[in-house]
Amino acid sequence: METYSIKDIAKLAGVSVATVSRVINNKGKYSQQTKEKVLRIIKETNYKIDTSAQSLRTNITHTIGILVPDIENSFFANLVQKIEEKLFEKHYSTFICNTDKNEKKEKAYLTMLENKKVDGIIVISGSYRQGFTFKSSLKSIPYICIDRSPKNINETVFISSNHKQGAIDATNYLLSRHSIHPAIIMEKKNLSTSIKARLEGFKQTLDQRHIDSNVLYYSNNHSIKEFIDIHPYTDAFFAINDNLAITAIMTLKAMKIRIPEDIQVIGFDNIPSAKVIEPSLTTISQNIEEIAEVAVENILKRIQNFPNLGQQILIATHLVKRNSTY
Amino acid sequence: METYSIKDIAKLAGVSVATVSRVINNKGKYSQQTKEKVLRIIKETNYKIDTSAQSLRTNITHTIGILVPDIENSFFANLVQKIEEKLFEKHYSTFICNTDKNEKKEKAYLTMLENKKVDGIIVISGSYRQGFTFKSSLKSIPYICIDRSPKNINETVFISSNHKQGAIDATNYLLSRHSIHPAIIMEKKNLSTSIKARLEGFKQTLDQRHIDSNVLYYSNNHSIKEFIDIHPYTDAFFAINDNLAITAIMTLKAMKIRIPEDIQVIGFDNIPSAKVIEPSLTTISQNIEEIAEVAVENILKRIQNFPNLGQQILIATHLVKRNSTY
DNA sequence: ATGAAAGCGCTAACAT
DNA sequence: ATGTTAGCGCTTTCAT
Repeated sequence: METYSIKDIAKLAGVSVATVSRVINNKGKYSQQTKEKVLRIIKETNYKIDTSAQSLRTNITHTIGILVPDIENSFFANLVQKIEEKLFEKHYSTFICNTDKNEKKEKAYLTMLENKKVDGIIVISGSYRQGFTFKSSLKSIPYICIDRSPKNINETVFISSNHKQGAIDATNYLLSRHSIHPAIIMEKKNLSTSIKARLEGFKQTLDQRHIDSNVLYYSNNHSIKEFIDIHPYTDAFFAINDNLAITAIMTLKAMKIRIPEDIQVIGFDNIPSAKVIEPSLTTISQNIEEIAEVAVENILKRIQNFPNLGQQILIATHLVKRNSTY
Repeated sequence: METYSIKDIAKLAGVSVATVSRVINNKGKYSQQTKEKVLRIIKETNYKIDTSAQSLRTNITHTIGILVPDIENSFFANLVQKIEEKLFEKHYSTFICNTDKNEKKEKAYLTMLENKKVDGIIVISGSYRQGFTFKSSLKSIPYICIDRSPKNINETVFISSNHKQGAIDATNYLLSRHSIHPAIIMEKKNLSTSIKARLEGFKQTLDQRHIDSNVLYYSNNHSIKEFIDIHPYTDAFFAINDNLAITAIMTLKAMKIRIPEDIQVIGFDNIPSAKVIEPSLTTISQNIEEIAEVAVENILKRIQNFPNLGQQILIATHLVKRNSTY
């Protein structure tokens, strides 16, 4: 199969390349007749525009990069997928960059994104380095942040679930289900923007009610047993995410502790396994669809220089009641 | 921040653009001294090569497309992620194209991939249309197939788990665990290459032992109850994939049927939930790492016109024993 | 409404 | 070892 250039199309259609370009891009003036002729030839030849040439000329690639710290995480995976889907509908292609929480990889991806001249970047979470300096490298490429509070909000837009309110809802729910001594389970290392907000929501809720807030720093299953030995009155766990909730449930079951009778458990994220575990996991669900929608909308606004800088957009979560709580 | 072109670098380094290009691409001859000077300027200016221009000139994009039918499926998601990771290590970027089993989307993605002049395409599964004709559109772009038997093996490479052997292993395992009347669970619609191979492995194993092979076509949970009403002697299910296995386990438990005492269940794919469900699911695990490795290796060979056409590569599976079988 | 031509940033063939 | 230059396919300004 031969490969045609705009010159070939012009010749075959008996017009100039400028006219072909006008028709393709639906820009400038051309007669209906010319349009039909050109489009016919394009179809016949199966002509495909060369986006390298187009980008070289216009400096627009119609391509977006997504930086994601951990694509194995089902929340991130779903989010990225939804964003890609919505971007494709708007005729943008997407480079998905799984940084694996690895700074070196993140840098390599950023270089790649700059070389490929992506029109914009969506930065998702990532806490591995405090205040990672996008500024130096990304000054020229517009970007927005999801779940990562930017160093300088005035050069971007910040989008996130309302993690704090979600945690408040979770904690209040436990209390309304007669928990008197709830504890939170989290990992010591992972202190992303969103995790911090969840912790804050939990603590604040208990503070207001003058209840001690105990923190179980999970390292291995034994750390759960240990915690319960020290805090035997614990009657509920708010796990900072579903993976931790599931680990907790499995450990508690192995310890012959009944859920929810002895200890209730609530998670955060609503991952697929939450429905499958027994008892099924009560959890806080993030509105992935909405986050994706808002992210796409705002990165495109940034690209078009629409004045949306400095905005912080919080998306509501909702409680999914299942059987790990009363 | 200013943006520099190769011309600027040449001027700043006091050499010609050709020399800069040589240094950048580590091609041709240049003195150590020149190299150092050029690299220093590149670093100082934070110069980034313009891949649009490079691709326009060379017709090489260092970009690969992956066509995947359903990225929500955890097997596909992991596979795609591994492939992307390995490609990035080899300095290739990846466009992940989730076709959603939608022919129109697949076509749109293919057009995009051609416009963007990807160097190669990795086609994963997809059974939605028998013998989808890549030929017309992909004659020019090298591609390889994973889990989708190509119409013409002589223009590609076919890579897949050994699904048939996996199914044989699963079936034999059930029989070795004293199952006398195993049945297979599958969906009527989904007849991808790999699903067919699994079914074949199941049937062939039972045929050889002169055992009737019953097929439960799953449509909803009631179809499971119905099947058991009609085939009350069923003592084991081989589910064509883990999702179906998990659905079956949940339904059977709701029916107060004990697993594995009354009915054993074995799945295929080893998705994350398989560990979480109770009883945990015995399943056949695919070697995703290996498939990804082989896929990357072979698409790069195709791109370099290395003679690997017509090959069929089968990757071994392995049995993961858990508690849904004896 | 259409065409001619410059030029985006790069590579590679050719010259020195 | 280094420089000069044509040209990849496209868009866009300026003519007409």
